[in-house]
Amino acid sequence: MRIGELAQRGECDVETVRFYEREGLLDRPAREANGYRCYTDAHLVQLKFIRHCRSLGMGLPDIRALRGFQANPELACDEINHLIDRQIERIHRQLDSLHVLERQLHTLRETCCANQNASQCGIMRNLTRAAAGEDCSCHPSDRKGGMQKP
Amino acid sequence: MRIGELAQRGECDVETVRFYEREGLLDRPAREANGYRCYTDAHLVQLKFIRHCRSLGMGLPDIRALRGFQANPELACDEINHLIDRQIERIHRQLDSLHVLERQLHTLRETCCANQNASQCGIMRNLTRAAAGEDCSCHPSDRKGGMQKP
DNA sequence: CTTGACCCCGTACCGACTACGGGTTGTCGA
DNA sequence: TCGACAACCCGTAGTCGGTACGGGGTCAAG
Repeated sequence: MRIGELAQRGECDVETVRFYEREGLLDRPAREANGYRCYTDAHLVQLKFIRHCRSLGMGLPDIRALRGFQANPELACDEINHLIDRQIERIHRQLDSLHVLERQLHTLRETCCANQNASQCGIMRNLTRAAAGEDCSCHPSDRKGGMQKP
Repeated sequence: MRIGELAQRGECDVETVRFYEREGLLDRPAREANGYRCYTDAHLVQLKFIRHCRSLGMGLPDIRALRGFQANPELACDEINHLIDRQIERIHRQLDSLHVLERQLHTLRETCCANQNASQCGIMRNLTRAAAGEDCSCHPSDRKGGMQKP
């Protein structure tokens, strides 16, 4: 099949397929006489593997590593476990900081009751206060007693 | 003050300060005779404002917009509210997809009990199955009755 | 007079694509 | 058979928010 069909069946963009080829994630296909790329079902499986890993949030280096394990199935799989563990940790850290962010933004949002002008807007006032080193609703100063002068 | 002190007090990198200046987020400072940037306390407030907004996950275009409201405090603040609402939505979407991801990765992780070789590793087998179009533990096919042929 | 800290500028790099521009080939209807 | 248009080729640049590098200037202390 040609690149357009592969991309469609792999649910990604043609440009993305070429990108994976450049990155060495997808095997180089044979070419037709006119230079068009000519893919097999094996290429489609490779592409789906990459896309599946991407949908799990893995980066391209990790996917490259996994492809290495596919090529050498006799290797111990500890590294695979570590890889997934690291990924889970990353996601956890992101979740934690997004939860904090969500709370901060909600708090900030509630300080404005709309239909005012910008100078009276609670959101703007909070952001400006924070910049001046004073307390803001979104980052209440509960850390080590604050930084105020003696 | 010079750029080093500003960066330190604004809790960011010297390069970042120069970057904000290039991006037009931070007003251009006066220069000393030797060409060194010479900042005032007002610059520090600007920088802290930017960093505070960044810590809330806002992008530079949004921060630019907010600076516009600081410059024109008589404008209605609806746009500010929208801006924060959009930010909250973004965070929500990210949280949702990260929650899904977390569950998928945990499920996947539990399919390997370690100390095997890669060909027997449940994680690897799942990923490979998924690429072949079969069911995997991390993406069980429960969506709208599946896509199987009639 | 040299060392080291600080500053200047411009440019390239990160990740994972996405978009663009300019050219060739294939396919279809008129 | 012609012309339109889709699909393909390639290489390069842009996205975002910085970070890092290279090569050089300035200044105070030892």
